Amino acid sequence: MRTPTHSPCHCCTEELLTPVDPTEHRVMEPMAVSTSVVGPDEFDRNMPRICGVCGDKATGFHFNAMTCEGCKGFFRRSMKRKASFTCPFNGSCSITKDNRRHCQACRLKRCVDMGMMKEFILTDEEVQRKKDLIQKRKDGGGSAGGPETKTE
Amino acid sequence: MRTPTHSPCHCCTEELLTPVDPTEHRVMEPMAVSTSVVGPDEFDRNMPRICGVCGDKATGFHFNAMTCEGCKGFFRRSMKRKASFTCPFNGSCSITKDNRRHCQACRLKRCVDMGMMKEFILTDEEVQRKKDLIQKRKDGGGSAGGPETKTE
DNA sequence: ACATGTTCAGAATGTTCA
DNA sequence: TGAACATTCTGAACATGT
Ligand SMILES: [Zn+2]
Ligand SMILES: [Zn+2]
Ligand SMILES: [Zn+2]
Ligand SMILES: [Zn+2]
Repeated sequence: MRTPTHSPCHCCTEELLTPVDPTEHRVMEPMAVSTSVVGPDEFDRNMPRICGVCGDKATGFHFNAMTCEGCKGFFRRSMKRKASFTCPFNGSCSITKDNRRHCQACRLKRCVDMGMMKEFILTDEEVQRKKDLIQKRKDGGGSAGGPETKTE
Repeated sequence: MRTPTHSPCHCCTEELLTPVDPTEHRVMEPMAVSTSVVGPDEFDRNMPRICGVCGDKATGFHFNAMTCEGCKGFFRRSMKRKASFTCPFNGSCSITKDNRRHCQACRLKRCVDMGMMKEFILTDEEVQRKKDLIQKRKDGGGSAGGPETKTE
């Protein structure tokens, strides 16, 4: 067992990804599935479609964690504007589908703890560049010829 | 520019590569697979079917390196559109089957380091020429007079 | 059998708007 | 805020010539 000294990527975490805070986050236990040794791959495959942050129904991996659409959007918005929240309570709110909107501070912390990484959010530059490419492709999109994706 | 620092996810830790010259890409020793009858010829057959880029199951040599289908496609697509990626971390992500989609920059770098060569990718012209040949072979195969029907 | 290319459903970004 | 949507990227499966 390793000591999670950092936010674990779902990919790097072998057996972990169990919530960093084993307190009472009954989230996604590796499910001690069977007696057979379950490799990291098996783990992914068996990843329950449950948001690791709030417990809502997850729609897939978002920024490296299995989350719902709500937490996905919340994480992107918060990180992009470098939001800094303060917990109105004692900083240890347990996040659920119903109360997730009540404490942004703990929700965001939970996002990070579950392994969501802000580095996977496209920067404004990257987004802009993509839009430019789309535009260029639509304008000069003369089909065959020179599919030059040159953006230099 | 992004912030150079990042959450120390171990995906991003430095890792020594195993540079491979295009001429001697078969250096990956299968480590004396078994003590049984393993002749020098058996070497090829027992070539570890492991992607040199991400460690996934390899399907053979692709553009000069033993890789998986994923890295094969990734390399072709990236090179064909002359993609230019930027690592959101420090540029030394270690690529694995599970995290390979997370950093295109380091994945592509690794492809090149492992010896994949863009020169082996057929150009659009070459591909077109091949298709033409196939067509011609189909059309002119039997009796002439067949209309240029583009069946696909 | 091997290594090219092609296909296309699904994954994972961002965006919209009630 | 988040469900629905638009777009690109990914890779397993497949087709083809050598
Ligand atoms: Zn959630
Ligand atoms: Zn709180
Ligand atoms: Zn690979
Ligand atoms: Zn990287």
